[in-house]
Amino acid sequence: MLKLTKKADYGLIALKYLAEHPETPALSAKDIADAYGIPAQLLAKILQLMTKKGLLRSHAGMNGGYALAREAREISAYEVILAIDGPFFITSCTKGAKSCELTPSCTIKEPLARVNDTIAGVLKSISIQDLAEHEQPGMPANGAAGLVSLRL
Amino acid sequence: MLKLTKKADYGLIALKYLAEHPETPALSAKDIADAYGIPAQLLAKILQLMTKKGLLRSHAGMNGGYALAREAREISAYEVILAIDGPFFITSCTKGAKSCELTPSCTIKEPLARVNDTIAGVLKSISIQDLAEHEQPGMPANGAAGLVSLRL
DNA sequence: TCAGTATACGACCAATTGTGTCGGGATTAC
DNA sequence: GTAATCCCGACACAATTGGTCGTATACTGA
Repeated sequence: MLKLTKKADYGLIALKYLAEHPETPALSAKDIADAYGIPAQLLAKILQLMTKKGLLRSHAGMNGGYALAREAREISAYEVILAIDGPFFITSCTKGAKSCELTPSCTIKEPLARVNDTIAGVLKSISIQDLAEHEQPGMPANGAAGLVSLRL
Repeated sequence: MLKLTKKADYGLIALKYLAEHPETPALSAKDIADAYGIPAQLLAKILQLMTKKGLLRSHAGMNGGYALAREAREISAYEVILAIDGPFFITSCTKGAKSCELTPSCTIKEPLARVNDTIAGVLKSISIQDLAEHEQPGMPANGAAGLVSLRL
């Protein structure tokens, strides 16, 4: 239904939280989980995943925890989602090996692949920094949020 | 994982097929299902759904079937997805009534709501006509597919 | 009017995926 | 050496999705 999983949400929240606390050398999974009421063990797995993908640096032992591997500005939402949920394709029938074998006529996926790229581009343009900054509730509630021009 | 459901895929495929056969007064669910190897009864339900939402016109009886309620150019992919999968929100915690009660600090969803709007805008800009037209495999495989400018 | 074709719709089951838990093991600081 | 912490695989539960079945209803044409 075209929505992020909770895991991806949690991952973004956690990174945002880390971005907001640059002074601390490391925050434990439990710290972050408690701050948001997220199941600690689940968040731990998510953080481990992001560590393995190079988005975080981890440190075991007392006073250990996680810290951003790069600057918040240098980590995109796309990378986070990719790390947690794996590569996404808007079409069910993805490209590559065994795609639409049963339906060789799935001609729909070619134009949608471009939509897919567009969405990926948008997500790539959003950094953790962006998430962390947008605290102010200002934003004059304009309906015209985000101007998009898609060239088919 | 940010992908369309098969139902939405089927719906788009069916509409595209109808758009490609404007001469026929109506095509039955079975006709379309057979053409693509889609489970007929499932497709029937999807077509019924789209009929109820006003995207299709149905006609029972012999030589009955479905036809586009509007011109292919006037039906957007967004409407189709909306009709089949319901309203989508990229964030798990949607706005409105009972959103992030447990985690009042889900500050992440506000910036992502804009991403959501952007994606919706892209989907709104794609019409069934667009899907039907892109048959030619030309498309010089340029990586720079779709230029997006997102204003946060 | 009657048979055949088709949509309409609700209930149901099967498969997949998402969410969360448990338990044991490996590192590190004090 | 002990407590805190990351690491990781396996598992259970819940939700969603995908698909089927049966039946009712509507329309056409002979």
